[in-house]
Amino acid sequence: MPALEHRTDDQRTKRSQHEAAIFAACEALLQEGIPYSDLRIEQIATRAGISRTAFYFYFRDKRELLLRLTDELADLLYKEAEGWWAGDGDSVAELEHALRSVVSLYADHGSLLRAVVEASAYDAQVAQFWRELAGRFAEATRSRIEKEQELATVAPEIPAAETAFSLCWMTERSCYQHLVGGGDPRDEAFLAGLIGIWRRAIYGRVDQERRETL
Amino acid sequence: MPALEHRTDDQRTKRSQHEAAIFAACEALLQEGIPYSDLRIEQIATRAGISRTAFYFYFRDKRELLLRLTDELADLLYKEAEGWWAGDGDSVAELEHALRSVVSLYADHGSLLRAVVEASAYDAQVAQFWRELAGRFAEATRSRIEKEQELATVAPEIPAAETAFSLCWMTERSCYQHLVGGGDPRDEAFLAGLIGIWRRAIYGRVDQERRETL
DNA sequence: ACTATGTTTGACACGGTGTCAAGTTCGCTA
DNA sequence: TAGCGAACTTGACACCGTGTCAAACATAGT
Repeated sequence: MPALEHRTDDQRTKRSQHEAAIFAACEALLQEGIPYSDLRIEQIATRAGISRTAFYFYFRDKRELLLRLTDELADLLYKEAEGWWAGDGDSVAELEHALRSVVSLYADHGSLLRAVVEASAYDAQVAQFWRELAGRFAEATRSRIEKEQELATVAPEIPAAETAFSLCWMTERSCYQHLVGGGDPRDEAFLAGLIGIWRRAIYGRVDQERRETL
Repeated sequence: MPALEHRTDDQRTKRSQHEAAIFAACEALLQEGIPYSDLRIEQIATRAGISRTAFYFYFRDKRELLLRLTDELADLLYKEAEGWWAGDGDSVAELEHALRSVVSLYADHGSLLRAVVEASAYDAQVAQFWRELAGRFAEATRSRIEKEQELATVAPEIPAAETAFSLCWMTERSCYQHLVGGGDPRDEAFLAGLIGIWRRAIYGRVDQERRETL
């Protein structure tokens, strides 16, 4: 009697092998510098060794491919940064380490992240996905700031949520622009700039205080 | 004898009137929340009261329309910010004023700037235009920082170019994200966050110095 | 041998773009 | 006032990429 599930293990692995081939093809094409928006389904399929029509057996469309390609990476990104947020040792050293991890991951997966950032500009679903990811970073940053404000290692007048928001988007955007501008994101000067801003924005004080509103 | 220039003043103004109508139509549609990438030439033309074909008499394509629509605004943006860079009075107050101007302009022309930012993600020409504009801001910021480092009002170990780069992109990205996230860019809390980061990043010092590399 | 599944090929409709030719309107000028 | 010429319209076209479909084929499992 034919069951609902006729697939053998072999077929299952074949399916995931093909998916993997599509993933690889897409990443390879992106790494070759082809902008995501210029990528044609046909190109991806051909590179993966299947027909264009077959592509649609595995993915609804280009967006789904990108999203699935990215969300493993998203976990990675997020986990890498937990050191600082969760830590309770030397704040500045932890912050620096967390930023290095994030930027390093950005460097390793630059072409993929570039694709997401670009797609998020005109695809509402990708935008939401990306904003949620950034939001998790901002939220974690906010709570870390607030925690340290209670410990009085961070000045109480700093608006935690807004500061976290802007710092996170700064990091995203700076990495992206530095990358597309041809720079290596592991560039120490670039990193030093970023780290310095985070450090002073959170732990810094301005000597000549002029306005209490800030 | 027919000269090369047969156009009367009337025709000239008619032409620019039509161009203006196209400009207005495009802005109106963007303001209604239609993403730039979803805008169809037909929509713009219809709204401007001309046929789709006629659109091409005035603009090569959508990109040219966007670019011309933006570069008046670009001048405005840039001029607004000169206060801080050129000034030599109270640095912090000038900085705050400059940021307020820029953010205010962003608020006034949010839908247009949103379109540029979005288009710059998948259109190389728009991207270049936008990066150049941001580059001018970063460059001006860098030279201001260096000037103040000579005057010893800014710490010498701060990397001027890199810091300026990240701060400028932070401002761009934060305004954009705050805007599309539904926030009013004139929101004081948001502004305070931004201004605070700039202020501490440039004029701030961290009490507990740990590493000279930063 | 038979069957279900995965895959290919080739075709199709759709939607938006940019271009073109032919025709219309209207103001200027001779 | 006849007619020229520019601006503009209508309608058609080729092009390209997308997503879907039907029919044929391959192949492994039973």
